[in-house]
Amino acid sequence: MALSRHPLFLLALQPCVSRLELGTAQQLFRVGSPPRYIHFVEEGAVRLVRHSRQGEEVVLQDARPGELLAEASLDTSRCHCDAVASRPSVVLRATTADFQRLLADDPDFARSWMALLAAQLRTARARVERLSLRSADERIRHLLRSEGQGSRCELEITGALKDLARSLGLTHESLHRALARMQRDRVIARKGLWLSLAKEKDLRA
Amino acid sequence: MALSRHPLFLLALQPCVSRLELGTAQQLFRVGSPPRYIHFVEEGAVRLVRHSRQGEEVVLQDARPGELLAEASLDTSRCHCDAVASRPSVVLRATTADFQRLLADDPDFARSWMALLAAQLRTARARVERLSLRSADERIRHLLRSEGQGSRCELEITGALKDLARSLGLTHESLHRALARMQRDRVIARKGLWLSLAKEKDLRA
DNA sequence: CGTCGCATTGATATCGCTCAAATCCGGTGG
DNA sequence: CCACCGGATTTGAGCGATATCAATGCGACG
Repeated sequence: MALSRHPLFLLALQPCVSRLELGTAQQLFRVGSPPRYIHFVEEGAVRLVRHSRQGEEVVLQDARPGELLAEASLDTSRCHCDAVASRPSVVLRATTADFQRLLADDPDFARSWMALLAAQLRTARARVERLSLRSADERIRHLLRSEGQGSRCELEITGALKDLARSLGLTHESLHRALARMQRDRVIARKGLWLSLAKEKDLRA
Repeated sequence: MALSRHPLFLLALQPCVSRLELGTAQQLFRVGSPPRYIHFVEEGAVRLVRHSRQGEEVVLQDARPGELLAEASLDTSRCHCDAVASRPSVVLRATTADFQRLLADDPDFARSWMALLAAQLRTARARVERLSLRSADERIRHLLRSEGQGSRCELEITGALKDLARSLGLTHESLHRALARMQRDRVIARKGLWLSLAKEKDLRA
C-alpha cells in the first residue's frame, strides 16, 4: 500500500526522518540485525530477500516508491531478511524509537498505522490466495482482478517481466507463454506495459 | 497468531462479547455483507472461502481455536469472503463499534492490536514465501523451519492432511508422497500427528 | 452393518521448469 | 553515426514434478 495514500505519516514523521541514498546492490540492513529504523522508499526499488543454505533465494518484497519496508518488524528484535537496493534508490527513515513514541502519543497516527497494517495484511493474503491457484492463467486473471483498475481491470507492469513472474511464482518464460496464449485467446489485452481483461468482468468474484 | 497469547484482548473485550454456536457448514457471514463483528474462534474451525465464477474455491484461512477472523476487515465496508464453520464450532464476537471504541480509548489495547496485526502480517508473508518455493519438499521443510518448535522443528498436524496440503498449495496425494519420500530419505521423521526434521538444523536459515 | 470421508497407493497426463538460442533494445564509447 | 555490449524478451524442445483419475483400505459414526 502506497504511503502516499496516508499523508499523515509523512507529515507526522517529518521532523524525525533522515534521507539516505543507495547505490545498486547496496545493503540497507541484514538478517539478524536489530531493526533500528522504519524505512520508506522514495525512489528506486529495495528488495527484501531471504537465503536458504542451499543458495536458493526468495524475494519477499520488492518495495517500490511509496512503500514501507519491514513494517511488520517494528516489534521484533531481529530482522529476518536482507534488504538490498536493486537499483539506485532513495529512502527516508525514522528510528523505531521515534516511531513508537509517535504511535503512543498521536492517536490519529496510530489509527493510520493500524489501517496500513490491515491493508498490508489484506494484500499479503491476496497474494497467498493467488499463489494457491494452480495454473499460470488463473494467477494472471487473479492478479488483474485484485489489482487492476476499472471495469477492464487494467494494470501497468512496473519493472521487468521477470519480477512480475517471480511475484506470481512463475518463471519468466512460463509467464510470457501464458500471456501470449491468453492474448491469442482474447482473454486479456496487452498494450505495451498495460495489461487488461479483454472482456469486462464484474468485480465481485 | 493465537489470541490466547494476547489475554489483554479477552479481558478488555469481556464485557462486549457474545457467544455463538455454529453447526457444520453453517455460515457466519457472507461476501458483500458489512462487517458488523470481530470474531474469535473458541472451539472448532471456521473457514474463510472465496469462490470464483467457475466454481473454483480458495480457502483463505482455516481459523482454529485461538484465532481471529477477518481482522484485516475492521476498516472495510464489505466482507470479501464467506465464513463457514467446517465443524461444530463456538465463536465469540464483539461488534466492530465496541472494538473501535476500545482501540480509541485503551492505549494498551491498541498496542496489543498493532502487535497482533504485525504478527499476522509476518505469518502471511511467511506463507507467501513458502508458496514461492517450487518443490513440495522445500515447502515442507520451510513449514517445519518457520512453524516448528525446538531444535528439531517439531510440528503437530492439526486437522486433516488434506487441509495441510491445501495450505501448502499441493494436492493431498502429492503431499503424502512427498512426506513418504522424505521419511524414507531420513529428511524428516513422522510419529503420528507429529512431524519433525530428522537432523537438527540451526534456525537461522 | 453400511456409509462416508480420509489416507494411501498406482497409472497416466499435463503444465511449468530447464536448458538453449535468436532477437530486441537501450546505453556506451569510438 | 555506428558498432558493440549486456540485459531483457521471445521462442523452441524435452523433461520432470505435480495434478488428475482411479482403486483400495481404514476408521468414525449413525
